[in-house]
Amino acid sequence: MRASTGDGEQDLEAPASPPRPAGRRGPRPAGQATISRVAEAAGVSRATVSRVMNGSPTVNPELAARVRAAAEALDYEPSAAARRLALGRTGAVALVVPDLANPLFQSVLRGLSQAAGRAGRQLLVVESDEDPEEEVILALEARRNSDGLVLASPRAPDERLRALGDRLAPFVLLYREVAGLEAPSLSIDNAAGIGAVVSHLTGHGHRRLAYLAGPDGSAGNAERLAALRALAQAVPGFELTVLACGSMFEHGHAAAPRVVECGASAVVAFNDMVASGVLTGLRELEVRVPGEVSVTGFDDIPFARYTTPPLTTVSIPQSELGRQAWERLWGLMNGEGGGYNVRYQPRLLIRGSTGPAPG
Amino acid sequence: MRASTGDGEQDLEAPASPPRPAGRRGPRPAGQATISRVAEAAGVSRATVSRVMNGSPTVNPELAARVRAAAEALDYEPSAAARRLALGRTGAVALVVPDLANPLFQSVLRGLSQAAGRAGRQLLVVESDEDPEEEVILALEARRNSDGLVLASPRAPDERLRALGDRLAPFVLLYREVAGLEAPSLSIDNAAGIGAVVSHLTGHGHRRLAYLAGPDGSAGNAERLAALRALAQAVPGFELTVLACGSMFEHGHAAAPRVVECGASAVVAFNDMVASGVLTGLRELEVRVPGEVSVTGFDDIPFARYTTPPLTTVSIPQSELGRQAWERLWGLMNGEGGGYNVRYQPRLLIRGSTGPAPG
DNA sequence: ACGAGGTGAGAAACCGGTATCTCGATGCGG
DNA sequence: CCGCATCGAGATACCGGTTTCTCACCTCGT
Repeated sequence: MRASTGDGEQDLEAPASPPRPAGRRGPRPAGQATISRVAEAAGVSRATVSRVMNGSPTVNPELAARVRAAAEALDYEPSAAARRLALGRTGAVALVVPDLANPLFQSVLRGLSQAAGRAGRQLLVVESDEDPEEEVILALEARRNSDGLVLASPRAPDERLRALGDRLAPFVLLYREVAGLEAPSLSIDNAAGIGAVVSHLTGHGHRRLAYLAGPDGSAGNAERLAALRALAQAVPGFELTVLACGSMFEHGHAAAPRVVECGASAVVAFNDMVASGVLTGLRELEVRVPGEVSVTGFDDIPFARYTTPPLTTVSIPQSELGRQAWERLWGLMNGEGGGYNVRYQPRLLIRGSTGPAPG
Repeated sequence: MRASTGDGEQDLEAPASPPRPAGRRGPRPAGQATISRVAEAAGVSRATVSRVMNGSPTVNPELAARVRAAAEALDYEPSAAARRLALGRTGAVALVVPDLANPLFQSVLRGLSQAAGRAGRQLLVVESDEDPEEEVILALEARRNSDGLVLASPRAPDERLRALGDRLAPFVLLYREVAGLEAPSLSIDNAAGIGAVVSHLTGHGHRRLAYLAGPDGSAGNAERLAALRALAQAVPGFELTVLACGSMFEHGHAAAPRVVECGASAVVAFNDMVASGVLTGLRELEVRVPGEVSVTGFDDIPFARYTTPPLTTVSIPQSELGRQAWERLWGLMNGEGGGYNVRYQPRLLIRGSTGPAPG
């Protein structure tokens, strides 16, 4: 079934076929036109075709027209692979995220995808869910297939990132900041977010808080937890219970019994999914929110507005992060400095899931 | 600041530098080792290095070891670009979706990403949100940068897809079926899903249904609507009101007043996001669900389980679709036939948002 | 021992563009 | 009217691999 090489079996008039060209493979996609064919058809050199295709101004308009016509006729598309090789760049950027299921990364993905698309760049997406160690390996590999990287790597250790920093460059780091790394980072001021949540809750008379902790090793979780602990120290009468939980709906849902058991009047959840899960769990236990227990989330995913009751949460500019990540990366790729790190200041959105402490 | 070309300014012993090599550019990533350098270091030919790197068995083990050592020492990584060109394949597959914000596509993305990752393939993600016309253009472009395509293109006209079918191949079509296209498709039996919903509702005594329609031109919406209309014809006493709506939370939320106004006792929403939005909207209007109005969704996104009340919805195997899409595409790329189209039969999940018709 | 058959590795021809170099044809100043 | 700078386009040397072709060297058979 395989098509034969094409030439007749015997070269009838070839001069005994001396060396004869060697390599003859490369399943080119069904006789796609190459630059040589176009050059031949237009009666010019390959160089000229290249110049025309790249809009070089030093070509005779008449010639250019002829070339374009030929290209059109053969519906020629320059081979991306060949350009990559010759130019030394891939035309793509890569996004590495730990978990595509997380709405947080989805909106970054979205913002980035659109920005990259507008700039005519491909977007490579890599999920590093498995192994914290894997994160860095995958990032390196992704980097090799792209011109730049947007890296959301919550679990890779700081030193690891510092060590590989220049092999990953240019890249921008998302949702975390690593000291001594020259790559710019875009992150969230988690402490400020937690601060706003806590003062909102204490203002309503809550004293006993439960924190539904995110995944171990998540940088974001670590910061939020640390902020909470610091506040627990600083504020007299503030009592904090930390409950291991996770980052998904189910985790929050499953944690509901432990929440009521620990007797807290307010629950600070690692993120909105957990918060939403615990909301449902509490409802099933017939605990009234916010009557008996207040609940807060983090991130303000699109869904947060539609829980029952609507979730009080910390809003962070997710798609802005995607867009900014692109801007930064683009700058870096064009040799501009990365600029300063930025920490976005989150905003507390007070909705229906929080209220005065009971009693 | 740019590093000098490297050679001493004057070639002291070069023979007056005759022609001198021409092309000298290509910002190779900071002196990355090339196959030539490795060959030189190991004292073998480039061909041999290539053979070793690709695990050809016809190499003297001792030589192979020497090559591997040299490669290790220079930490050599074969250039992806060069391989792409020589091999004629990109090593990547592309996913084209209309809307990355839709959880439906997110889980496909996820399944595909993981499958592709395991196979050592890159995944290109393209969002075609803008223009229905754009969908096809973007798909073509994505295809040029990959070896295969997974295409979720709800709005592109059938003929357009048929016309471009072979320029897109190999590809698999998602969530829709196009007659006369040789690409395999993985889709959902929308009519069956709607059938299940309707018989569930009519079984509970509902007679007046409202359909919150999805985006115009969406193939999925068209099928669901058609199924609904057919049933309205077939079942005596069945009254159907079609309300233009959309596909997002906000759309459903905004539609709530129109729902109560039209007097239906049950709402069939285009998808879970719309359903969830209308749930919230109805709550705000103090309409009890399912006491006064029943609501159903479609898709069973992760969130559906956590609405209040939990959403009765049509469950479709989203990540299975991602995985299957990969399997099919992989098969196609290896020259196997695409196999048959498959229509997944959805399952109705009865949760809390539906109940007996009032009165 | 000598020719046939095998093997392993180097040489070289690609893959399909891009960019430098070179050279013939103009344009222009002196 | 001639020489020099300019300009446009062809020739060609890459980019960094892969693979076919070729050939030297070994082994084996008789």
